[in-house]
Amino acid sequence: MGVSLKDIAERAGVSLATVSNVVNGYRPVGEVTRQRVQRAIDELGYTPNLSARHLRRGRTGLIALAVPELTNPYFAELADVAIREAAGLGYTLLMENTAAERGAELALLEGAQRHLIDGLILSPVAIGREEVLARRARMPLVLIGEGVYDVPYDRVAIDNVAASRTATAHLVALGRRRIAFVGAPPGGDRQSAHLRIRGYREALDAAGIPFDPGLVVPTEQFGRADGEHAMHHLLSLDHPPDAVLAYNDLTAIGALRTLARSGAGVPDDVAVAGIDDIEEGRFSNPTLTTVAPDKRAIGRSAVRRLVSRIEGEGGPPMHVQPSFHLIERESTGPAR
Amino acid sequence: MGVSLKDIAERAGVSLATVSNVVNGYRPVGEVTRQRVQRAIDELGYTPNLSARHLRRGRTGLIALAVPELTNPYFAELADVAIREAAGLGYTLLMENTAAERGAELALLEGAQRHLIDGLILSPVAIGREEVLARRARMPLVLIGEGVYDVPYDRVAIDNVAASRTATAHLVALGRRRIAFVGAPPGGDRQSAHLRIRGYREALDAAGIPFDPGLVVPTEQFGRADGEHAMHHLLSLDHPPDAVLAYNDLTAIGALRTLARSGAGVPDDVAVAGIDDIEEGRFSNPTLTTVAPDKRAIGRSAVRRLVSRIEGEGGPPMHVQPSFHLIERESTGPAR
DNA sequence: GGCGGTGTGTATAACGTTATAGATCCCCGG
DNA sequence: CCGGGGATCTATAACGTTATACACACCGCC
Repeated sequence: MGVSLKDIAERAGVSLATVSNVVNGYRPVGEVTRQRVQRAIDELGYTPNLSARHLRRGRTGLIALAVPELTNPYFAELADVAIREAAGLGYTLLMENTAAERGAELALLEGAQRHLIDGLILSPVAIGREEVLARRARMPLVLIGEGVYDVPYDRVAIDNVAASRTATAHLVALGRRRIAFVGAPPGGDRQSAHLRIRGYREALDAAGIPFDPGLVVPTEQFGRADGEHAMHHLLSLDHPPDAVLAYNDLTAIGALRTLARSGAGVPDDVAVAGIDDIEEGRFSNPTLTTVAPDKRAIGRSAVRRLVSRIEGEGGPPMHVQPSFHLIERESTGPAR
Repeated sequence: MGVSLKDIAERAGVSLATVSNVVNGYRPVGEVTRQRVQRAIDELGYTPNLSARHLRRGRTGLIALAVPELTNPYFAELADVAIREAAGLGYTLLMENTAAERGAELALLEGAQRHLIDGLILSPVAIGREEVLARRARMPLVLIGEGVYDVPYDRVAIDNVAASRTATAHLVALGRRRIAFVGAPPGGDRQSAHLRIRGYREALDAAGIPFDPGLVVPTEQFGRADGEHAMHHLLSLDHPPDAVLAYNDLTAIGALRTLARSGAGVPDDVAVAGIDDIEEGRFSNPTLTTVAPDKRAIGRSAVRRLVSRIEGEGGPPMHVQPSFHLIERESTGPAR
């Protein structure tokens, strides 16, 4: 098989322990031996066997990032950041797909991969506060997003209420009065959807616009097709909206699609805004106004918090709240 | 730490070896002992330590899928399929980002992760046939896409020439005569771009349309922004094209963006087609005509080929060629 | 009654690494 | 000249698993 420590030790004429010390500097090694060992390593092309190292150390060097959908560009972009950050800290990041299923989220929470990973970053959407509080596994856990709040774990999430309020206020400032919200959860889960609806209502209240429950459209999921169907429904109303805030960019893009097909003008007839700032929205027709969370900060903070905990950091749970900012594009832009 | 085989053995009053045999059925175990052991396992909640197992077996149960961009929806969709397939076969799939960099591709090829993974699925774009032929690592390797051909490794790829020919022929059938190709490689690498250009030329030849090199636009990368810029260039020509075939859906979507901003009608003034069938193209405005490779087949075959090789399958390298089909949408649809 | 076979269980040596507890040498102060 | 340290280096016991070799019983069969 591969080259092992023993081969290096024999070649360099030193003990196993010395080679190990050269490799990971646990204890100092004399300059001459260090060089001899290093040369042997280079010549034989040695790389440590990770399974053995992990068995011995009790750690694997792997962390997982579990998201509800791999094909959602938001998570793909987040994963991209997280993978790089993890690599920089000497860890390898594993993508895990929960498919927004309760069972999958619970299983991960309780250590389904316990012997494979040292820690878990989870974006919970199907489980709630109680399930997380009832967790028995001890593996470090970092939560991202506002799916679950007020639990004793590190958490990284933007202020969804504020983000949504900002987007809604922008629509209000454009003079819109019948503002719909697309992407309410059907059952009652998806905490983040509730928060975004709250921000939406706060902005309406602040502007003195009465809340119309008929303008809040539940969706099964939060993809493009869901936005498409929801928009269809809104256009069929007696008094269709003059603006739409979508749960995320994907549903917003679905809504844009329906509007285009129906011949409605965007933003003239209906203004549309999303949340997430996925690249797709910079190239859609029309381009999509959105609230951009600081994805770099989210991905990096989540990985850093997790690695800190894995490496023994104690202390109370921390809540990191990255910033966000509104990006105005054509979908709410001045009428052309 | 966790519960180990030894704990189970003590609890059930049997030897280590017997517990191991119950767990992974290497040798038969009597019915009564089996049940006693099983009960101990359930009660203590034992799960095998993977590091130890892998150290002993010489395998990790991990495979990697290395792609040039994680945020390209085509690869995200492919990864989604591959992860599921791998899980079904008892493997865990690790995503690796080469960023289309030669160094990263070479490093993986030569076993950068050799102790972490049992095999590699690589989508090569920056390296060529020579580099792959010169490979010295022995870890099983499966190539996807037509970046590299005629090498002694299993390969899974659609027929890019035929796919491109089909798309071009469709544009020809619509009566278009000045058909541009967006997304030629600048330097000369990206073998698959060359193949797609070849298919494009074949279709032109078959229709008796002279090839105009001025209509083939090189791009730095193959993202939305590249398509956007290339289209900008094409519109500035004295005789702009009446149709565009893009290297992939992303560049096509970038082209659509420029066309929309410039006020050109799609498909009336310019018809647009891509290759990949990413979901985004089903919701763009207008929706995007594309060639859809059988992504399920690609992802599944690649994982299966790799796992077969890991598990000792011999024999000559195989070339799997999944099917594709044209999907006509608005971007080439009949004039409205 | 001895012999091979089969069905079950056990003991134990690896796999490659790291951390602990020595071992060895040399230098220095008393 | 001896005791005491650094400074290096070594020997070795784990980590938890699996595969090999072995032990033992029991069976049927010439």
